[in-house]
Amino acid sequence: MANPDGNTAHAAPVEPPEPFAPPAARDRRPAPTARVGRPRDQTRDGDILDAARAELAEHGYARMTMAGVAARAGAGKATVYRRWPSKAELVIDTIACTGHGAPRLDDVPDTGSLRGDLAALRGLKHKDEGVWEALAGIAAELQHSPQLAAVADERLVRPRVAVVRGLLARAAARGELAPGLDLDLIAQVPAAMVACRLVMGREPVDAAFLRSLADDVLVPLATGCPAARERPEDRPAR
Amino acid sequence: MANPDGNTAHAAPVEPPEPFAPPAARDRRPAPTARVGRPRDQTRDGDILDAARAELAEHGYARMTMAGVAARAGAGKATVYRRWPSKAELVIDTIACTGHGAPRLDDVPDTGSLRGDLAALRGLKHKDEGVWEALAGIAAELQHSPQLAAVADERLVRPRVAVVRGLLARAAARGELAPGLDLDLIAQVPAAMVACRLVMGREPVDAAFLRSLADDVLVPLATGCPAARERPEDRPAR
Amino acid sequence: MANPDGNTAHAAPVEPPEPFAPPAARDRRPAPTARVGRPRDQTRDGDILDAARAELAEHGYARMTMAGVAARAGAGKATVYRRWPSKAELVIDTIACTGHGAPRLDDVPDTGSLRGDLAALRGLKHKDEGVWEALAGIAAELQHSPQLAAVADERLVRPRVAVVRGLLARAAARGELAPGLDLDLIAQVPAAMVACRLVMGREPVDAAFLRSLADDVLVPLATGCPAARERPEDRPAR
Amino acid sequence: MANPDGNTAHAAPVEPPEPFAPPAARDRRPAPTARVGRPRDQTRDGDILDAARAELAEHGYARMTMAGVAARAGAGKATVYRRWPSKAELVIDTIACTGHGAPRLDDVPDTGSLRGDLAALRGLKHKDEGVWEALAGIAAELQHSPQLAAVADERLVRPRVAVVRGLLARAAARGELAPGLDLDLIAQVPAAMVACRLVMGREPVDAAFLRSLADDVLVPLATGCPAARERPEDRPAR
DNA sequence: GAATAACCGAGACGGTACGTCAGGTCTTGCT
DNA sequence: AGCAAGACCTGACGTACCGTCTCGGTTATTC
Repeated sequence: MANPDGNTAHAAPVEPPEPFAPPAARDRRPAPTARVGRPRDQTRDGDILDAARAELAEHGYARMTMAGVAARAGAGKATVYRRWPSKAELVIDTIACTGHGAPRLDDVPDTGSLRGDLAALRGLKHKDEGVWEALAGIAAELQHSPQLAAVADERLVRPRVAVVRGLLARAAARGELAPGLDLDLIAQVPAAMVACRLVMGREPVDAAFLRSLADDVLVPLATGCPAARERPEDRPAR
Repeated sequence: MANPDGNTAHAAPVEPPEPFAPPAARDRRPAPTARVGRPRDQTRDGDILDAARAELAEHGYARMTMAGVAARAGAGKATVYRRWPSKAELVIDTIACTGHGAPRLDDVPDTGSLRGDLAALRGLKHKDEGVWEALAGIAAELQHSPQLAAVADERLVRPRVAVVRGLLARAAARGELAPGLDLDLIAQVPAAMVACRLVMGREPVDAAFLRSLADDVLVPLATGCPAARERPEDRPAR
Repeated sequence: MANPDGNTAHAAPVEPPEPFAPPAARDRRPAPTARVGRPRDQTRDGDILDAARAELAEHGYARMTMAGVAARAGAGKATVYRRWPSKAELVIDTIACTGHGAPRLDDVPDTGSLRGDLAALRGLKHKDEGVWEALAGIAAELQHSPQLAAVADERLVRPRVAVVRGLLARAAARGELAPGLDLDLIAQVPAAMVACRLVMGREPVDAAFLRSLADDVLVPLATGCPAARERPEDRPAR
Repeated sequence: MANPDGNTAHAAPVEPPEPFAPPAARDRRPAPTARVGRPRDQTRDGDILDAARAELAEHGYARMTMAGVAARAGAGKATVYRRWPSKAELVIDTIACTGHGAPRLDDVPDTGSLRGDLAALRGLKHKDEGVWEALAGIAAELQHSPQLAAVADERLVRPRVAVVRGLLARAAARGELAPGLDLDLIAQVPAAMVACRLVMGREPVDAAFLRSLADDVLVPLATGCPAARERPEDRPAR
């Protein structure tokens, strides 16, 4: 998947040694060996990603075209393909570099409770718009390309799951959690729920849903008892 | 989205209010107007949908071709396009008519416990092959077609969620469940987890995963305590 | 090429035993055997031919469609194909039946000289418009279908050549002709010249051309000396 | 009709005033504007035209397919359509570039008599294979495309007529010809006869026919007396 | 007069070519 | 050697037409 030369944009997709590593901004190694010839114009990467983001938002994955991205970026198609080997991977990186990437565990203050931590996470306002939509766009490709699936998992899914996993680890350290839980599995639940709802597009993924996801699913699941509600009135009437 | 004439294959796809409605065989109104000329060969619809389903499962949405569907159905492309105006709409109906294999609540014996019921559900061997793969294939289109999303939700997702929801209702009647849970939300968890794992294609959706999903996620979440294990050794060592 | 039943429109393409037979109006034998069942509606033939003629004039051979002919005739495609086995053959008969067919030798008065007879022939105003254009339309098919070529030759070319051949025979009887000529070959010259000019469409086939064809080609060729000009001024200045 | 850009393949196909102009190699103007980007691969033009010529001769216009042409040329359909906007226009240029085989007047030795010159012309073995077949193939299109007709006339018909016209001029200089003949018209006779016979496909265009055309039509017509036969026995018995 | 058989208009059917368009690669001339 | 431009091949798309087949209904001949 990576370019033959090591100069690719996501040559080492992130590979966090520790599971809670930051989402790893795309590394721009200035080239392992001093290459001859004209060096790459690093500014083109950003231009292309910006163009890709715009085209993606405007047309969606299926109707976005590489020629359109290149034209909007004022680049040639070869310049795009020199950096990303396929449309799917360009989209992955486009999304991975959206906003400031997935939230980092360090950014979530320790509120003293899992429920509080999750609320703090929700407050981070990481710009996830488009992440799951893009994943939906390339979903069909994932079936047939394990490499692409690996990259998508690495850059889109894993960082977001990892944050939740980290909060669960914090809670475990606090002794909040019920014993014998499969925290790795549990940590995947919120991402899966959000992704499915976004892909189906039938119900909004709004603050109420996210809170419900935390308070009605994750906290009860992890702690073994329904989340203590500070304000009973924020419990949605059903 | 539907066929131009009112003879659409999924004339009323979205409105079954009761969640356990049958998969709704495609209604074949005997023609609203007395048509002249050679009538449509109704058997071609089924042949084409079968072919489309097979091609979809085999190649995914992007790589499935209309010519391939027509050839597999022994039909001409015109016969396909006479019924569905585009590839996306053919897939809509293909999805809409898939799901006969969705398990029905009545098929799940009441074992006396949620955990047992879930195990029984897993044993039903419902014909889910290709359902989630098909969903992945059209995921990109869901963004731009509310109709497609509605049909996919109705035919693929909702019936499967509904069965779990029914088992949760049974458990609630037994008094197994912790109070104050959002059962509608909880019931979505397994489908979301399965769908995501299938789409990513990185880890298998095997019996062990499904059991873990039931015993390590759904039962603890619903009952407030980890599932009692009959055989401790089937608890995966972690 | 003919229909299996003898009821076809051009079942016995004409087969003039004597070479100067009339162009043979399409024979409508009332059926060799007394057939049971509903007889063909003979009026449909004329309607279809009229429609075909109109469509041919309007769109040309390539863009004329059988469905369009049938629709204009108020007939079904099957009714057309029951009478003519292909588009090409329908066009052949359409042309063969245009106007009152090719001129007949009997219609050309004996003026006492070949030159005069040819002038009389030109004055007959047979409606040949479209004959050679139609032949051009099916020219490509002729390459690959000897049967079609036979029909076209029989119904379109031969009758017109035969008239000239008849006039040459008259002239021979008068003793006008030079000895030792291949009259069958010579009789083909005018048709070939007209056909080529019409097909190429670059120069008009007008009265001047036809007169020049007779006076500057056929008469000199057949009689061995340039045609005596009654009016020298009608000799085109070149 | 020409390519949208001025880089057309037959930019000036019609204007050679002198009738014996060379077949006019397709002019390749080095591009009117300094184009950026990858330049057209000029070798593809020739490959495609060769393939088109072969397909045209093999299948005729109607059965020749653009996909077949592209495949035979080892090109993509887009490459063909980038150069010619339609099948008809590709055939126009194919015809325009065919005719290298047309004999030139200079190639016909002066034998001292019209009859001898015509025999020498027949012996030239010019590469006419496919020329008249191609003309037949596109005959239907000629009706609707003056450009196509112009090109076909210019490239296929006119050069061949011109050679005969040149031989007639030689004969006139020798004093062989009867006075007052329309040589331009007479020169068209052989081409018309050959074309018609080839299109009808009913009788072969063989050496005997060509000789008969010269000796029984053209020579008597031009000289006013039947061709003197060296060997009386080669006069066909009739 | 009823049965029969072929007709009729309408249009769906399988097939095939058309002309368009996108993805991903390669080739120019320039920097 | 990178870069912008764009030509290249591949292959799917959706449309149109041909010639065949099938429907429900009609109409003359035959028993």
